[in-house]
Amino acid sequence: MSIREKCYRIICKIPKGRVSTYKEVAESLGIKGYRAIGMILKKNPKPIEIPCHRVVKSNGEVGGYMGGIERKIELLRKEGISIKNNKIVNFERYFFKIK
DNA sequence: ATATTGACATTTA
DNA sequence: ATAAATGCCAATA
Repeated sequence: MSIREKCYRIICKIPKGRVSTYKEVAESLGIKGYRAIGMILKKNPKPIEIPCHRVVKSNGEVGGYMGGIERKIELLRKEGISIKNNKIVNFERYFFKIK
């Protein structure tokens, strides 16, 4: 299987209302290039089935989103996560440690 | 807080 | 098939 498939699998493990970081995902995949994750998610084959909006940057910033950052923020808010100036409020509280 | 450098799968030419 | 460019980043010279 490709890194890409693993990537999706990992992301799908993130429970609703929780978020994780690109770094975490990358390490869970066994790679160190967290940017590769961004590429994979950008060309996301199934943007609806894959909750890529639950993956954010390590410092709590939302990062980007292929469908528009605003969209991502809204999705996260619907899951009970507050966002302020593109940054998650109480980020550590929602952080989901993979593995 | 800004700039620079590092790291890597995927995409595009 | 090969090389160069891209990106939802992270750590720090």
